[in-house]
Amino acid sequence: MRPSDIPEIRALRLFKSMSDSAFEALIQAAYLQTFPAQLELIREGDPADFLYVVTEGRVELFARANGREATMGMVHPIGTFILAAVLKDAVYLMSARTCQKSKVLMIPAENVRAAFEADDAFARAIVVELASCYRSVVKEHKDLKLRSSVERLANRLLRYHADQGANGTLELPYDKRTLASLLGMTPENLSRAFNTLKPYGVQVKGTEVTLSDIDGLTTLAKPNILIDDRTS
Amino acid sequence: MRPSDIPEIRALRLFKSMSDSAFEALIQAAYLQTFPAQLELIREGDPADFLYVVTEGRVELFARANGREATMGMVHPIGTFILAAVLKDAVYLMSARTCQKSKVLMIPAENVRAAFEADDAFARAIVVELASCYRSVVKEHKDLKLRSSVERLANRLLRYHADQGANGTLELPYDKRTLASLLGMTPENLSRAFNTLKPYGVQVKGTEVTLSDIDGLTTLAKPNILIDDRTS
DNA sequence: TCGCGCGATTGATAATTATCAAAAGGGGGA
DNA sequence: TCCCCCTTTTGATAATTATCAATCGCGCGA
Repeated sequence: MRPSDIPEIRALRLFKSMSDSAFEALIQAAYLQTFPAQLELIREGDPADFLYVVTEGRVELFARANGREATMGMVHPIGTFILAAVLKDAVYLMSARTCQKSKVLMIPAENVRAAFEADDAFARAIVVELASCYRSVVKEHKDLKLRSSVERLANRLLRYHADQGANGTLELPYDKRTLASLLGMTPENLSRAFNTLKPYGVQVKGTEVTLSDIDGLTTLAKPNILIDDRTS
Repeated sequence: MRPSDIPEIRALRLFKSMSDSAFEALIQAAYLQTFPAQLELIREGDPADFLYVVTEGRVELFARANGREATMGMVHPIGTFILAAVLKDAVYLMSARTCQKSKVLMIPAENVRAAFEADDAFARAIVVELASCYRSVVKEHKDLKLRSSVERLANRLLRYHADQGANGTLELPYDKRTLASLLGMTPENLSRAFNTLKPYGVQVKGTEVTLSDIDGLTTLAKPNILIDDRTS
């Protein structure tokens, strides 16, 4: 693996506080691989063989049932996924595929569990990480259960807007089909939801969005810190 | 607190492996209280002051936004709730209220965090617990995103049926209004969903349900181990 | 530069789910 | 035992969301 990647991984909340020796052992056992776009990295139902760390590119977590498919989340560099399955030595609940060409570090699950047993600091870091993941899913669940699709979109736009500097414009981080699935709606519905938001100053051109009436949009969206805030 | 409750709490996965001294310290700091039905124990947005353990009765976790309310989960004896917020020293994401007269052990959050720092076995037990909670919410999220309301009901009935001995009958564990909210629908819709399931051998009388065509119902429900199995 | 292909949009319609109102049914207390 | 209250159910209708089909439009490659 490229040595320059290591410090960034080491700096992750998950690995920051663990001992050098334990971290070394993890990295030594790991594989760094580059995958093309649209490659299925893991499939739900398979045993959790690896913990994944995305170092470049983008990975989509999704799930299938009946004939339907739903995007469950997106993983950006530098981020990990599928930690809970690895720790429980269980099967994956979600599938994952690359959205674009991506570089991924794969740490064998048994090494992760060994480090978890051996290194107390790592075990504690995992707790913090898992607690965060848990709260994120709870927020997504509330989003889905308590809001209409237009409200979900409005709040998502406000979130991206804030993330990107709150200067009145934002760029959609994913294509619209993926965004739709992430928001729990069809692409057609997303398109219509954008139209619904036009009177609230939302202009879309490709992946560029301009917000000319933040107050109006906010009134409609009624953002809620207990759903939309990603930091707590 | 009643001494006879202690062994059961001690036997919880969360507390089983921790040291006697750390467990003692937790219990000593804790309050055991009995609450009447329909009492709001915690409110989302409030700082997490206590970890809760339900020892008798039943507690509903729910969330509010806009004017809507959704049941997020039910906690039965002996079960804990709101662990992630306590560990992160964050605000609660969910509210909780008693469904019936309930006995609840309240462990001050700072004691939990102290035990987490001091006791490695406890820290590891927390990891397992959190990983399980996380996977449960992911499953609920998949349930909501990938299934229609009738499918959700059908699968829920099959689950209760299996839990209760799979003898062709089951008892709904909650009133229908609560069940509806748990399944992400209105009470009216739940009533109609039961009617939709009549041709599949589902007979409802109050909280008693008989299933006379398990195969047919299963064909409709298409249960999925990655959504419906509570043990993995 | 010119199509070609694919994602996105629009239109028409259907299915699902929610809302509002009213009636029915059942259990507990007087 | 009867009545009242509250949950549930039913009915009518509206809103939301999905589906299917067709068109649009933009970027890429020949």
